[in-house]
Amino acid sequence: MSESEVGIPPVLAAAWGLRERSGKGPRPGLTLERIVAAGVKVAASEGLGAVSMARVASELGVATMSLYRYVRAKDDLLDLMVDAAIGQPPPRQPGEDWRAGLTRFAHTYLALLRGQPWVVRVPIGTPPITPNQIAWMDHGLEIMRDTALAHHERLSAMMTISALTRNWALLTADIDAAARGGGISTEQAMAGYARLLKLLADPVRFPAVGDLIASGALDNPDEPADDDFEFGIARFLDGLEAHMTRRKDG
Amino acid sequence: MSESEVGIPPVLAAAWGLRERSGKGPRPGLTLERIVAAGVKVAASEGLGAVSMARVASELGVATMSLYRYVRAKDDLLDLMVDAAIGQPPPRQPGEDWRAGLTRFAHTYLALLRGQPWVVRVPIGTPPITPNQIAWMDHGLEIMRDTALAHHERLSAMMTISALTRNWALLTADIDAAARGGGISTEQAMAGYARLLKLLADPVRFPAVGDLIASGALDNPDEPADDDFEFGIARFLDGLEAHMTRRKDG
DNA sequence: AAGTTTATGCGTACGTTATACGCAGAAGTA
DNA sequence: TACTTCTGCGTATAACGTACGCATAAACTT
Repeated sequence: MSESEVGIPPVLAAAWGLRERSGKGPRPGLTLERIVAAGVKVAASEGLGAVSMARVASELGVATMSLYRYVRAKDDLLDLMVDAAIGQPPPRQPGEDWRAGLTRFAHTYLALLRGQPWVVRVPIGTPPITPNQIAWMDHGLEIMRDTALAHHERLSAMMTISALTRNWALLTADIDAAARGGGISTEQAMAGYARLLKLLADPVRFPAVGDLIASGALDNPDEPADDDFEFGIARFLDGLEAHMTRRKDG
Repeated sequence: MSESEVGIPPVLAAAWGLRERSGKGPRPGLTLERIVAAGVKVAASEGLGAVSMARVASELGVATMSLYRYVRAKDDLLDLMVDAAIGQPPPRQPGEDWRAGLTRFAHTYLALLRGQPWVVRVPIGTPPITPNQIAWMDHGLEIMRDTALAHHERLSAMMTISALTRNWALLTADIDAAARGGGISTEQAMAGYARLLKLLADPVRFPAVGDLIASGALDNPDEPADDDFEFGIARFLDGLEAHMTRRKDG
C-alpha cells in the first residue's frame, strides 16, 4: 500500500452506487439515473451523434452545465449509458450445457446490441468494469463453471465471444446505416458492396478475392441469417471442445 | 442496371487511383498521398485525437480548406490514413500450411496494429474496401486456398481473425494509454484493474467473477505474452480444423 | 438564532472543431 | 482573346465540450 493508493475513479463510484451525499447543500434536482436515461433515449431515437451535453440537458429541461454536477465529462456519461443499455444478463438456464449456454449467450448479446446499435459505436477506453458488464461477464463465466477450462481460459473465451459479437453487430449496423442513408434496403446495400468489390478488386492482382467473387458467395442476400457470425462462434466453440477433450485425455 | 446506377464513391476512386485530372486549371500543389502521409505522421506522433484538418494542413504548410480539394470530408481522410497505415501484407510463405499461415497472419497483423495504435481507434463506418484492406483479405484467403472450406467460410474466418486481432490490439492499447496517462507501467495498470475488480465485484453477487479473482488468474502480470489472444486464435483454428476433417470424413 | 460550510443550478465565456461559400488567379481550350 | 475549369484559401458559421464563478439552498456548528 505504498504507491498504489489510488482510489476508485468517480465514474465507477457512481456506476456502482457508491456516491455518499454529505447531506449539505441544496437538494439535487436531478439524478444520475435520469441523466443516463435521457442520454439513452436520445441515442436510441436519434443516434449516438445526436448525444451532446446540450441535447441531453434540454431533454431534461435543465441547463447544459448542470449535468457536470453529476458527471465529470461526456465520456463518463457514455460509459454509464452503455452500462444502462446492456442491462442485466438473462438468468442461467438450469439444464443447459456449456456449449448451448455460450451459444445462447452470443445470440442474446447480439440481439441486445442489434436493438441499440449505438452501443457498439461508443468508443471504448478501458477494460469493462461497470456493474452490468461485470454481470454479463459473470453470466458467461458461470456457464463455463463445470468445464475443464482454466480460469484465464474462461476469461479469454468470454473476450472472444464478446469481440465477435460486437464486431458482427457493428458491421451489420454499418451496412444498415448505409442502407438507410441511401434510402435502400439492407439487401441492396449488400449487393452494392459486392458490386463495388467486383468493380475495384482486379482478379489478377487479387486472385483469391477474384475466386471469392466468382464463387458467387457474395451474390445471395442471405444476410439476415447471420451465417458468418454463426460460423465464427461455432468454430470457436468447436475449438474449445477439442481443447477440453484433449486436456481430459492427455 | 435500372436503379443501381450509383457510381464509385469519391474516396474509393481516390484510394484506388481512379481520379482523372482534366488537365485544366492550376496545377495542384498537393497530392492526396502527401495529405494522407501528413495525417499519419500526426496520428503516429500525437495520437488520433490530434488529427484535425487544421493540424494536418499546418503540417503541410497550406491552409485548412485546401485539403477539401482532395478529400470530401475528414472521415474520408481517416479511411485513407488507415489504408496507408496497414500497407501491403507480407508475401505468402511457400511451404506453409493453412494453420501456420493464419497464425502468422494474426501475429503480423497484431504487430502492425501495435506499432500504430491509433489505427484501431478510427471509427469504422463501412465494410473494408480500400486497396490494402483488400490486399490483406486476399492474402488471408490465399492462405486457405487449398483447404476444404467453402468460400463464404473463408471469408468468415478472415473476419473472425481480424476481429479478434483488432479487439486485442485495442484492449492492450487502452491499457497502455491508461498506464502512460497515469505515469505508471503497463503491469501496474493491469494490477490496478485487478484491484478495482476485487474492490467492486462482490463475490456473492458475482460468484463466477469471485472465483476468477480467487484463482489468481489476474494477479500474474503475464501481459506481454498475449496469452489470451493466442488462446482465442488457437481455439478458433482448432475449430476450423475440426470442421474440415468432419467435412472430409462425413 | 446566527454564522459557517458545502453543494447545487446555471449564465457566461472560451477554445476547437468541421466545413459551406465565394473569390482571385492559374492553366488549359476554342 | 475569350471562355472554361480547377486551385488555394480567407472568411464565416454552427456546434461542440467544458472551465469558471456567482447566487442560493440546505444542513451543521455554536
